[in-house]
Amino acid sequence: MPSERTRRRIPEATVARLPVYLRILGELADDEVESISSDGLADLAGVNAAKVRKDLSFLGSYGTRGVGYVVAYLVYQVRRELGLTHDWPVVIVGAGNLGHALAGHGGFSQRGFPVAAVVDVDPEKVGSVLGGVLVRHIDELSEIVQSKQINIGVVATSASGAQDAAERLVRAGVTSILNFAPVVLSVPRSVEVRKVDLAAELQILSYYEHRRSLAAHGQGSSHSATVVGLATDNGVARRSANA
Amino acid sequence: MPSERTRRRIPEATVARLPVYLRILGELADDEVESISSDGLADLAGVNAAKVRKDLSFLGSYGTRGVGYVVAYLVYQVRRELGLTHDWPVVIVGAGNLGHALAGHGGFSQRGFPVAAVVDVDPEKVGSVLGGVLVRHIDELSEIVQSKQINIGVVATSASGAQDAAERLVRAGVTSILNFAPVVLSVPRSVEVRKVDLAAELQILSYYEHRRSLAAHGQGSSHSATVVGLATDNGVARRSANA
DNA sequence: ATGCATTCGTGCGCGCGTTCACAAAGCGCG
DNA sequence: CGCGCTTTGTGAACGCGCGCACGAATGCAT
Repeated sequence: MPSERTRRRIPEATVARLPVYLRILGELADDEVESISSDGLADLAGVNAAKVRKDLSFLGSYGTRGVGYVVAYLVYQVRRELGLTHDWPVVIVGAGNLGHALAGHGGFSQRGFPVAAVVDVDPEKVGSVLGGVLVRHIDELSEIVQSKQINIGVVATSASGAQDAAERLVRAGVTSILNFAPVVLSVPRSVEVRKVDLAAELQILSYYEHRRSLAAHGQGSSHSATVVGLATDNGVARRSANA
Repeated sequence: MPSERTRRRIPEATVARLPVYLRILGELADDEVESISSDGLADLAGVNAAKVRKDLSFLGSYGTRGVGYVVAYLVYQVRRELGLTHDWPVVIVGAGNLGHALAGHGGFSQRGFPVAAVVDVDPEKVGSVLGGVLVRHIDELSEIVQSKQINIGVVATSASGAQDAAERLVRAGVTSILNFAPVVLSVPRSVEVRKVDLAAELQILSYYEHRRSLAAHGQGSSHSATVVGLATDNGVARRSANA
């Protein structure tokens, strides 16, 4: 009966890894693997074994020494901690290219985030159907959010429409936003925002590519001093993935 | 002529913020703003002013005390550091929902990452046109990568196809991968991988929503001890965005 | 020319997250 | 029933990044 107590705060870094563990545990369960060691899980997740143990220890002591973790039980605990014991319907703002793909992407509803609605400012787009959901006008947002008890909104508009979309979402009562537009949203502190910036990701890759090319055909010549240590392995070593 | 030296290593956290600064600086330039202080830039980027100064100091001393930073010059320096002085053509693997959206998304080529090619395993999809690019068969990957000098690959396949896609990309000579599939890719250490996991992002939001709801209608009753500190403002405070 | 206001660049302390290393705990076998 | 093997859970050391606070530099007004 250790279900409702143990409410310690979980570090953000750990929270960010829990979904990864959860996905892997789900796959293991599908393969009828019954238990897994922190070592095995670490391998599959591409992280350090000690980190896995410490992360999981924030949920409680659900492992068995000498054995490992019971997959099914751990799945349940992680899901509970992440609040995945029930579905979280989401509303997508923006029926453009990206909104289209997101609505059609099966992975969402499959993982507990059914697309309850798609809205757009453009009356032209209203009425079409995306991924089985009818596109409605953004003015109906409040009504939709409240009638369907939606807490999470997805901003899939252009950069110029994003701030307005965010404000409408907040006014409608949404308290968490996933933002795909390349802008910094201004929202009340009480609203949680996570950002996915595709161009930024590519630019970060560009940085490392650029650096690599500098190292490769040695920018000047002369000293071989700079050559060592430029192998650009910034941490993350991944072993081949078999348990 | 301080162009080719000054090759100090830049912290990963800073590299991740440079694209944000760059985008904002671009907007300022469009608005014909000539210079900006670290304070103003910090406001627009939603970060601390000291952090902005420290980040920019890794590029060199390009500010003027008492004045700020000259926008145009700073744009140039950030772009140079990120390796954005030339375009980086990318190849997208997977012509499904997501690949479709990415290819059609103008933001990529606009920011220096033109979609040079889209490939897919499914012969059915080969021949169609996505975002002005012809979809070709994945067997032609090596030839495409080499003839078009591509360094960056985007994995937009299903989870089950991702590892194979990554291996083909690596074999073809790609050294950086942006992965949208929810799997941990096994690649040589020398290949840089960045991951974008949409479901994981939603699950992280779910965690905070869940916590909030626990705090809201107090999960058990009894002690009010756990109530304090659950305001869930994990850092990032955003001021309203005017310089 | 001198003083004042502004803003950069950075040394320093602090807190968080990662990793090591080890004791405690459970399992199975003889 | 005890011994040895495995694996967890965690205390402690380390390192990185964040933010404060201040000296240094620059522009402007008088």
